[in-house]
Amino acid sequence: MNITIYDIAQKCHVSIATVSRVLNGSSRVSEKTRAKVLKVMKEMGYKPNPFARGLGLDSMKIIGVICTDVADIFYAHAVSLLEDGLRKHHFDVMLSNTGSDTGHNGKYISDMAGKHVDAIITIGTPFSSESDVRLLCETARQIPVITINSDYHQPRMYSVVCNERDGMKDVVAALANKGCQHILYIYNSLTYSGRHKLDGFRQGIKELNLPHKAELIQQTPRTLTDTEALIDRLVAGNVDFDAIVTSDDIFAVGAQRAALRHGLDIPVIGCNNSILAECATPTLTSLDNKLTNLCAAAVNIVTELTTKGADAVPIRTEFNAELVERESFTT
Amino acid sequence: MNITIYDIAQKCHVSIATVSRVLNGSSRVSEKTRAKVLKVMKEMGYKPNPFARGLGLDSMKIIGVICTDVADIFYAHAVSLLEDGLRKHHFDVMLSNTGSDTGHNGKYISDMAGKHVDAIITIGTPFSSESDVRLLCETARQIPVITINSDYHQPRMYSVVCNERDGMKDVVAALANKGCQHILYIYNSLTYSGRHKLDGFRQGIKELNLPHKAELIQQTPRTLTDTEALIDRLVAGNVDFDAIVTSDDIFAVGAQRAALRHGLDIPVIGCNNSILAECATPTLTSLDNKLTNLCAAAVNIVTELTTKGADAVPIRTEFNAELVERESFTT
DNA sequence: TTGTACGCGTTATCAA
DNA sequence: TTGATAACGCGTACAA
Repeated sequence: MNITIYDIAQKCHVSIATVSRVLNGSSRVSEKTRAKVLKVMKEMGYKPNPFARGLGLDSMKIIGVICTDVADIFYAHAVSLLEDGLRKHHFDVMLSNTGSDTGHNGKYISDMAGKHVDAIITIGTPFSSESDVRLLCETARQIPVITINSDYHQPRMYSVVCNERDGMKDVVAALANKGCQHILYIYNSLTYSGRHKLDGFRQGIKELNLPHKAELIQQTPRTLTDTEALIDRLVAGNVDFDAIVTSDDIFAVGAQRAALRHGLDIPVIGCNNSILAECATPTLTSLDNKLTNLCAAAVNIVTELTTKGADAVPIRTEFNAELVERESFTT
Repeated sequence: MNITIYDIAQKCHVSIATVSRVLNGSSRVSEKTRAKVLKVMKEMGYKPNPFARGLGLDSMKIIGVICTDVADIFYAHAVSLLEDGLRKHHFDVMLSNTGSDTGHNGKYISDMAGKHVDAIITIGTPFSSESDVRLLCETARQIPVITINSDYHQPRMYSVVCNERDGMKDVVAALANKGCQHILYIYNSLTYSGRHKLDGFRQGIKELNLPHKAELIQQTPRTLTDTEALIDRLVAGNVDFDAIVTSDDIFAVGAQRAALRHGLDIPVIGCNNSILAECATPTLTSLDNKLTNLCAAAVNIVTELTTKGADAVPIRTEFNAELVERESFTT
């Protein structure tokens, strides 16, 4: 079996309480015994048992992170940023991949809650069905829930978002400013982020009095080939467009490639400013949703909740999006 | 506070032992009391405390997964596959991002071990310094360590690898078969995988009696711009090459783009068969290292270790690589 | 400054 | 088939 504080105490001729005290640094222990205990700990290779500690404190310094798919480059980046930030504050990360928002992802929430994580951070929109959302809100009553790019307006839920709606409006304005009239918008799903981007696009079109035809707003599966096929169909159907905006870089890659194949050398703008935008030829201009800021804010909330308390923490944190210009479009 | 088995026991007029028994299903309990206990559990919304359980069993069904960077598309994919597979077997995943192989990553190992994870899975080469490797091997004596694309040949360490060496030899052969003589190889670091690919490349060159010049093997930082700059320098320096092979798709993207800029329409082959290969124009042929198989095997090892026992589990599992052909090269 | 004793929620080992 | 009780390792009042 493992070394326990009892072993240390025995070897040091002190009580377990004393050992526990030097372990937690807090209470007052004579410098002499502290040194001795620390020395013996190191010698014996003592490691505190996290279960026992957790049992008393009801905390194991683990944060649950939930997203639909870490294999997706965007979520992967977010998880990476969160992990780095949390680790700096001595939190571990338990990862949960829901697969996709099936409407029956509640089990992931209760699993996490059952494991007694110290907080839950969701990225994107892993939960949208009524039952899932309800469960999430109930869970929030017991442990803090931080949502990145979602907002449920519930007690003990902390929302961190990027204002992609206004960002998208600016994109439309920038394109219009260059003379584009018929902007094609390609998206995949109506997540929180997806809805706001689409709203922003529509609003931009409206405010600038650009022609808005239904055929200029298209939905597509999340693959390159589907997106290319979509462009092929539109061209074949004589749908006119002089610019393309997409809700994710991946669609922009496919759309741009297909457009160029048809001789359409038009502005293309993606979203998320991922490595994919840099891999495309020409490189893609992309609307950056400031993931670094979002994740840093989420980490901040976690730490401040434990140090300061629930009231000292903002329930909503919002950042502006930023257009990162590359070859596919410059203002 | 939460509901405990004491509460359930009291309400059912039975002892906690009985409650514990129905909880674990194992021991014999009369159907009548079992039903009653289960009913009350549901009524009161009882959730077993994982810490207390962990304290007794010294296990919380958590697997530690360690890699250098989840933000990297390859590791992200691996983590995703592992998470999915492990969750199906009711394991949770604790993620640890070392950042890069600094030679001082031992703390991540002891952290994991200290958290009493049930096993550790490493992806790639997060540990290579002597001290880190020693620590990893020592840790393996206490908890199983499964290494994906690494091999330390130590007791209680289970290695799952892809034979990229032979895969790379085949790549060279395929290029030579098409008449390529001066193949440029671009890599980043000498991880386990990196070493084997480079070895395979060298061996392929040698066995086919192709000219091997030092300047045809180049190292580069892991960025697109650096890789493009590398090609620019080589071209400016009149280094002749008629094909490019790279240790990762990201380098292939940059190299191909730069080469095309210089009018060099030559075969380009990447590694890992990631989405990046599909985003490039032309799309990139890539050596797939069968990550899906590797991760499935790792998950298998974890589950079989607990069910069957250490001796029933293979200490080394090897898969073949596979060349996935796209526009940048076809055999 | 230090030590004693109890609680945390479960599992497991005895008896009954 | 059940029940009482001892671990499991740590934190912490309370006492000394």
